[in-house]
Formats: sequence, C-alpha cells, structure tokens
Amino acid sequence: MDYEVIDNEKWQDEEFLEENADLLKALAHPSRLKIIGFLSSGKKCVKHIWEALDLPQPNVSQHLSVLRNKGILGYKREGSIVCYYIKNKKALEIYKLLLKED
Amino acid sequence: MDYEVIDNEKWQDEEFLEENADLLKALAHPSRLKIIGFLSSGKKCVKHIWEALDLPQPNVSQHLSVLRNKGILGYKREGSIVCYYIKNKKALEIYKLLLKED
DNA sequence: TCTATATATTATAATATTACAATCATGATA
DNA sequence: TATCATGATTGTAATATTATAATATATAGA
Repeated sequence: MDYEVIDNEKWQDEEFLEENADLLKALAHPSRLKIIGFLSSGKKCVKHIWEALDLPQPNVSQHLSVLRNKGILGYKREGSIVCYYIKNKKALEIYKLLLKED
Repeated sequence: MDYEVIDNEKWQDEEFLEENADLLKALAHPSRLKIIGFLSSGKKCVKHIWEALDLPQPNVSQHLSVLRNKGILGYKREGSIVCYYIKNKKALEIYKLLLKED
C-alpha cells in the first residue's frame, strides 16, 4: 500500500534547501515562467521564443542562459539556429502545479 | 475518464505569470524553504521556529512577514505568543514536490 | 506600574537582479 | 571574402533583496 508521507527531516538539510531555493529562484520571474510555459509544448528555437513572447532578443537570451545554467533547459544547435527544451522534470512539474486551480 | 492535459495558453496570461512568479519568489530562499519544511508538520510558534531553525529572531521575523504578506502563511496570536501555519495549499504542494526524487 | 518575554519593525550597508544598449561570435550564403 | 541572420555576451544604471544591529510594541505577571 502506497500512501503519501511528508518527509519531516529534509528541512534540516542545508544542501537540499540551497539547491531547491536555487531552482525556485530560477523559475521565479514572469518572463522565465513564460518561457517554461511556451516550451512546455515542446522544443523551440530562440527566434521563435522571443518573437512569440514579444520580448527583446538579448533579454530572452539572458533569461535562457539563467535557465540553461541551472540545468532547467537543454539546447541543441541545428545549423545556425539554437533550439531549447525543458530538461529538468521537476521544473516542469512545478509549472504544471502552478496551472492548477487555487 | 480523467487524463492530464497541459494548458498551453496560460503562459500568455500576464497576470498568471506575475502572480505565480511572485509565489515562487517568496519560496525561493533557503531560510524560507526551511520555515515551510518545519511548518509542514503543523502550526508552530515563532520562538519554536527560530530556535529550531537556528536563525536570529529578527531575521526569522522578516522571513515570516514575507511569507505572511504573500498569503503563504497564516498566524494566530495566543496570548503573548504568535503561531504560524501554512495557509496556501499550492505552496505546500510545491514543497512536497521538491521533496521527491530528482 | 514595573519588568520580563515574545515578536515586529526600521535603518543600513552589502550584494544580487534586472532591463537595455551596444557589441561580439558563429554559421550560411552570395 | 563580404554580408546577413541568429544568438550570446558585456557594460551599466536602476532597483530589489539580504543580513545585521538597533529599537519598538505587545502581553503577562509581580
């Protein structure tokens, strides 16, 4: 039988706290959340991203680098274009949780 | 039949993005995540919190006020002591999600 | 009222984040 | 090679967050 038990020790683990606060911080920006939402339907190239999101290219590039550096996004160069996708499952789960009703 | 569909419109809703980035930002600090973890097992008074977390009282008070102002925590004054508890279900769900596998 | 305990607020200095402009690097193609 | 398109990086000024110290407020009990 499988019932949920909340781990009540983990909050004492500083590494757990640092890592996860870091993950949340990377997601905690409207434009970055927007990027995650847009990518939740699949891999997209950079130009497609900043055009769809209606944000300046350098700004999106900066946000992409934040998400990439935290391991939330992966990317693949295809000729002269670069495509990003959601690599971190936990990040996507958090986004999906945010979509649910309050 | 109930199967999960990812909403792929919501990322265009600026209010949704602002609100949820705000929620994540409030959680995105090691000490605040620690508070959430400690409170995940139930309501606790302030002194109990800062002693258990081994953090200075004014610092914890500041973090509590951030969480309270975002509606993540509720509190109840009981004589001279004040007890905090997790009020926002979504915040608790996010914390529980962080506890899971990587 | 005086004092002790519990909690909150304020001021401040250090640090981090952000948007934006300018520039750079790389690959494709003429 | 020259040029264009795509994307990344850097510099910078504005703003936000943080920890800490100092101070304030509120309640309870003597």
